[in-house]
Amino acid sequence: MSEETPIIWMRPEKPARGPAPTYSRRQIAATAIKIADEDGLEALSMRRIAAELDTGAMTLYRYLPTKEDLYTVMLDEAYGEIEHRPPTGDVREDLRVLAHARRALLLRHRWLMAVALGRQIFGPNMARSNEKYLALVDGHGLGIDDMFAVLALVQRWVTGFVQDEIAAAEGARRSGLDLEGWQRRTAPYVVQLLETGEFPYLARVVDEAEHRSLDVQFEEGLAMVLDGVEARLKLCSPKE
Amino acid sequence: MSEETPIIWMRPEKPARGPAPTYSRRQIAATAIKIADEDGLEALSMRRIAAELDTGAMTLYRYLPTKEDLYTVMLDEAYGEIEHRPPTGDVREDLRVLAHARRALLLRHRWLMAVALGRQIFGPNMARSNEKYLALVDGHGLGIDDMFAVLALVQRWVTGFVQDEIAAAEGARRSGLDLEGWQRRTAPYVVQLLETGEFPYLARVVDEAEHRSLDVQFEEGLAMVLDGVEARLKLCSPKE
DNA sequence: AGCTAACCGGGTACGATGTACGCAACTGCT
DNA sequence: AGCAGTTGCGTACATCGTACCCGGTTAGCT
Repeated sequence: MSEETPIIWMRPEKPARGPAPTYSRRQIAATAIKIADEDGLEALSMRRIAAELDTGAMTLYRYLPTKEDLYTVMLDEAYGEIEHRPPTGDVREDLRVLAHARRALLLRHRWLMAVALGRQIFGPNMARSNEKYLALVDGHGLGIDDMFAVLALVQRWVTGFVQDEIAAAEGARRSGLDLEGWQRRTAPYVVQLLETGEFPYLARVVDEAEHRSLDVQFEEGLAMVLDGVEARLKLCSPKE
Repeated sequence: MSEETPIIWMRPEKPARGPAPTYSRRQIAATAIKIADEDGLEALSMRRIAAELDTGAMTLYRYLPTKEDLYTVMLDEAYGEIEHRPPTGDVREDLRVLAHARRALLLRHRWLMAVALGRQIFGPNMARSNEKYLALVDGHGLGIDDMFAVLALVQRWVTGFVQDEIAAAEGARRSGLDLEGWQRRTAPYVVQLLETGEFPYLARVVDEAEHRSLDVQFEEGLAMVLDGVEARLKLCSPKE
């Protein structure tokens, strides 16, 4: 009943009484991020972090009561890396830059989307980012709800794009294969599908696809998204 | 070297020689889906599935060599639930219906997005779905790459929307709290943020937000997405 | 008909994980 | 000076995926 632990961000970093802490939440988060970046999310264990910091696993629990809290601080720490530019007045261009920054972040920390999923992130860094994001779409006649909707549209599309972008590579990595070996494993199945003749579009993909670079695909998809955004903006400011 | 196991879909269901199998991949997948639907992804273990089927855990490995393969068949089985309508010619409406069907699927199986992330799904059901999806956007002058881009735009946005839609509820469920208890835990932190005065937009959210229903938000966001799609379609078919 | 290879169900066991609990050492407050 | 609150951290436990093994079943070959 009375045992409800407060959210991680409300726990004081410095103790009132005892010896000074040797580590810090941010330091632990940074170590965890390094491990996840280098060896993948499945390599991230409390013991591994502790080993990296040359201490015992249970030490970490003085800073983060559960692994769930570790994820929380990792997320916020990573989101803190996004650099923000002040709004230029050109919403379309500002959102385009934001989209590219987000894609770079998600590619730099490939574990990020998996950890972010199903969690709502509202640490200090994320809260600060939110302010900067909203500033980009403010002043164009949109209410706060629509401002959110517009930003969410862009962010969600970027997230989805990067998910697809890294899905194959991640599948290969998880199974311990290189990309070539992984494709060698899946190719026969695709052939088998094609031979049934029931997948005409799949066949078209195989021999019509232009294999545009991911950068090009990103830019083109983003253009579509921003067209949707601009359509919405024009609805709210018919002037000029 | 020679030990590369083929992809799960290429393994024959019926054995050539031995006794007839008691279970089947689809049956195991269905059981797993039931568990994940009811008790969440973290309750899904091989032992739990086996118990549900009244057998030993190791029996499952005759059907699915790893848990990774379990995820694969679960995904495909779930995607098989999507019902498809033939294209009506009204792309916008067809995509709207598709978006609603996808949202319903993701809400019915809240584990689906977590499992789908970082895996590319190409089981038989998904391959069939793909054909139906592509048919919806075919015949409007788009090349196969652009057809994919348009579909991906819609699907990604829906996925992102539902992720946000269930994030709070999932956070509460994982921590074993009800939604009210969970909000009681987070509220003080939001208050603390507001008191710093550094989050003017957050303040606006708190006292200006209209609290539109999720259904309304979905429809409005989707409208924006489809505006982007229509802009692209018009580029390719200037006639009519 | 009998043999054998291939396959089944499933028990035991192992290494890894998150973390509850406890204990000695240290430090600020009274 | 002494106590209360804190630190780092070792031990221990339940749970997980799954490697390995075994005895029974069956299809095809001789």
